[in-house]
Amino acid sequence: MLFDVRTPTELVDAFRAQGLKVTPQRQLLFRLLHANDRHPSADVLFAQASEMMPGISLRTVYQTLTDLTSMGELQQFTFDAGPAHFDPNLADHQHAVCDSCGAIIDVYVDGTEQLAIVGLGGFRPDSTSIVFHGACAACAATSSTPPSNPPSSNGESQCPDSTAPRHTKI
Amino acid sequence: MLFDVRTPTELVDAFRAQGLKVTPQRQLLFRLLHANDRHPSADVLFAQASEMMPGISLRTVYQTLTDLTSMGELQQFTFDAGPAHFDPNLADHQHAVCDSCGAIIDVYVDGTEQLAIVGLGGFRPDSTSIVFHGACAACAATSSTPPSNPPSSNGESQCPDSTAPRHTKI
DNA sequence: GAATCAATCTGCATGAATTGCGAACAATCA
DNA sequence: TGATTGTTCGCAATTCATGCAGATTGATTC
Repeated sequence: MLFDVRTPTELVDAFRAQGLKVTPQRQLLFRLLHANDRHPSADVLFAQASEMMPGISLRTVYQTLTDLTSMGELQQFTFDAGPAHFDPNLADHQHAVCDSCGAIIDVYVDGTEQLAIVGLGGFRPDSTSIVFHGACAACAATSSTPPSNPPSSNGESQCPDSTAPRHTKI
Repeated sequence: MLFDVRTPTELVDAFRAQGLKVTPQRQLLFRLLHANDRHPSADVLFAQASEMMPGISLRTVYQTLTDLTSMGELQQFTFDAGPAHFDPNLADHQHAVCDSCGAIIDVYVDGTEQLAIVGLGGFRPDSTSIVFHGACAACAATSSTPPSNPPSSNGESQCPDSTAPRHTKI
């Protein structure tokens, strides 16, 4: 299973199962998350949500993302000092970050258990997170003339082709 | 070479070589960094520096750390949403983070080139950073009764034994 | 040793990202 | 429909980090 994303309906059920209410704001965020495989940050989601529902509060976006994360329906991570990114893909996976455009893609790594680790000295690891830095396909192709959208831009990078329909549990 | 840390004298020379001035504040920070293998954050270093040199500015600590990082004499990284940590160990290495006490230890990983990666789709990785999460030796030993110092405490964790003398370029 | 110049230090303001809080509001259930 | 309880929203506060300007001080030259 390379891709394991909850549908909005599943998230509604999960919220109800916990005695939490299903508000229009939450439903909108469920849909936005399901339709977005670019690991959006809170303010990117807020911008998208604001277009669909003017007046929605950034506070509500944070609240919902925090709820989903603590329910295990979302993974949260940060790169360097930037904002938190949210990943609806619950499959065991790692990330590759493009140093040119900031694109984040999901990758699946096999063999982490076979890594030779020196210096643990009694440390008992129970999870491994790996980040590959480099150039995404689009930026690698134009590496002589890097694209104009910087990694720290407020919007989302356009490098990975995400126009394909979103599937669940491939 | 498992451990490659510049001595304060080497850092002084490096600064002079760049036409930068060697001030008492910088010399103090060089010494503190060399004596500390716990990946301190800026405010931890500021607290230590303030004891030795009351009146030193947090701004100066940030400035010096930034300078050292851009000169390549220091590595900077962040875990989750916390503050930046600074690592004087320039050897190629990775980190293990204790989820109980927040201790960060250096580990050396072999075989990352042999990892099977699915989903790169044209992404060209040029560096790999790995973080192991788990329990350090001290916390693993007392896992039934976790220690009282939380990961987010302002001071530094006391788990790894760093009372041993600091060596350079082992 | 004194003069000079430029880099540095410090304190404060600012900024980004996130969280705390309380009043108004609304989803849910009886 | 009404009551209850969780939510939303706006604003203040927090944390970590950086920008700025004036005072200071290394480093070099004389």
